[in-house]
Amino acid sequence: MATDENVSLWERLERPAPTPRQVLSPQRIATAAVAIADAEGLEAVTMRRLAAELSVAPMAPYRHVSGKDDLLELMVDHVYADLSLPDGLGWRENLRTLAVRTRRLMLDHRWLAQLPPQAKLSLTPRRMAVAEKALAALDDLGLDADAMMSAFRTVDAYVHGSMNYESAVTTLIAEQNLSDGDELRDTLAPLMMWHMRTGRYPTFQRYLHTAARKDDTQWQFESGLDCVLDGIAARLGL
Amino acid sequence: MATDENVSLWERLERPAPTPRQVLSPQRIATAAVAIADAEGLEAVTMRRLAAELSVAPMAPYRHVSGKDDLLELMVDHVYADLSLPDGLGWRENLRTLAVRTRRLMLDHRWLAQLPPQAKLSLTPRRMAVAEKALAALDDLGLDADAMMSAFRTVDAYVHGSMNYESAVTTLIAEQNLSDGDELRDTLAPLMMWHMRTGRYPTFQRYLHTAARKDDTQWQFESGLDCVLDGIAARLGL
DNA sequence: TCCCCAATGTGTACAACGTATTCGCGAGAG
DNA sequence: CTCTCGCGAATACGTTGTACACATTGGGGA
Repeated sequence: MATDENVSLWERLERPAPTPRQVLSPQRIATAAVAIADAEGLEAVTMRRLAAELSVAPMAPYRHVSGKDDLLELMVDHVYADLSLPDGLGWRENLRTLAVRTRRLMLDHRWLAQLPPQAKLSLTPRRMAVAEKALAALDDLGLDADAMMSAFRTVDAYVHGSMNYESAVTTLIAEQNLSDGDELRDTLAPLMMWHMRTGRYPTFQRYLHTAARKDDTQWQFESGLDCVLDGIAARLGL
Repeated sequence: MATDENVSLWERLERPAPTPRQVLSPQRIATAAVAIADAEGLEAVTMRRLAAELSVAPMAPYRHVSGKDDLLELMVDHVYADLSLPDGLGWRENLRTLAVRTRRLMLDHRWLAQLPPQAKLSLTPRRMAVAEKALAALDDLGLDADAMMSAFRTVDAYVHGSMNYESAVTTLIAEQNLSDGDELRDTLAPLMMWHMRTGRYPTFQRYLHTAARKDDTQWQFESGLDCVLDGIAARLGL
């Protein structure tokens, strides 16, 4: 047993450290792991690689983290420190800045979109804090609990779905050292051209030829986001 | 070189098979892989396990699929055969049934939400066909190409973001042999209780105590979806 | 002051994974 | 009949997560 079983990661971390002389700490581990993931992608985050980066034996981190799942949760919580929401905004501005800043966070850390599902469900303290703050902004509007959560979750679902796609594209561009969307399309061209030559996708093809904002990812994100917010306002009578 | 390099998977598949006597085929491979993933989750889909299921040597599938990435794309295309859209619907009903049927598909195959990012970007024929059909329903409404794609992508992002979460929860419930959401909450209770006992999340806590539709996942999905559709209608003047 | 024990990092090891490579068979074309 | 080439078999290698036993070290009770 590497660590105390039956006790959550977060519970353990908030207990006082028994001995203050450790070279390794959850903080240092998280920082190093995030640095690797930011620089080389999530697949480069290996227990061995992490240990090497910390100048420590491969199994050393296991004293502070019960396994790779724990490590991923630690990384998530670590980067969510950068996501803060200002006070005093109306519900709409609040949800909107939540969305925009979450996008920023996921572009700064593209591996967030690639996490295995249990890490996405993880209830880390800082994620809880963000959710709490966003929910609080929906309080006092006369909505019942279900409607409040529905509004929050709808925005959240849109943001994550959107960023799943956008950060995958961005990652692909970065991996192949391409400079922009045009070069990406050139790389994917053989496959895409083959699809188009079948003549089965005329509408799609017309989009490819006539669209003007194919690469304006921020416009795409925000225009969809405003749709979602409009819909929430209309349906909840806000 | 397992297969012809520089030629896309789909291009290869639509060329006539050189010899019709093969015991292995992309069809059989896809069916077997999907069966494993449906029954035991994506992590059970191993090249060795797949080969065993087909009573074949571990390396045999590589003759038809250039690697695991190809296999995953094949699996995606295979299940998308079940997603059809009726003709003659208005734009809104069309996007709505697209969303609802995609949800159905992702609940029937929960591993769809866990695919690595490059498999999510994959342009498989059947996925292309679905997108084409959905886009076609937005044609002839006087929208420019960017607006059409924006509407489609907004719904798509919401659906995927929503299902990412829902299918992760469903998977968690299934993995632990729980019967419903209440039992799930009991399992997560120690962690959740600890978070709540900190008193840092009062709004969240009130939601947990007063919400009535916490487990009505279909209502949650569809109420958010209707928000999104309302928003699209309003913003695009439809 | 000394000693001992719990906490922490080290070293070795194993099973499982994806896949490169090399072989041998067996059927269709000439 | 033979040649050849498509397809599956066999073997093997490097990398991964992590179990387990050991060494070390520093602070509190004697």
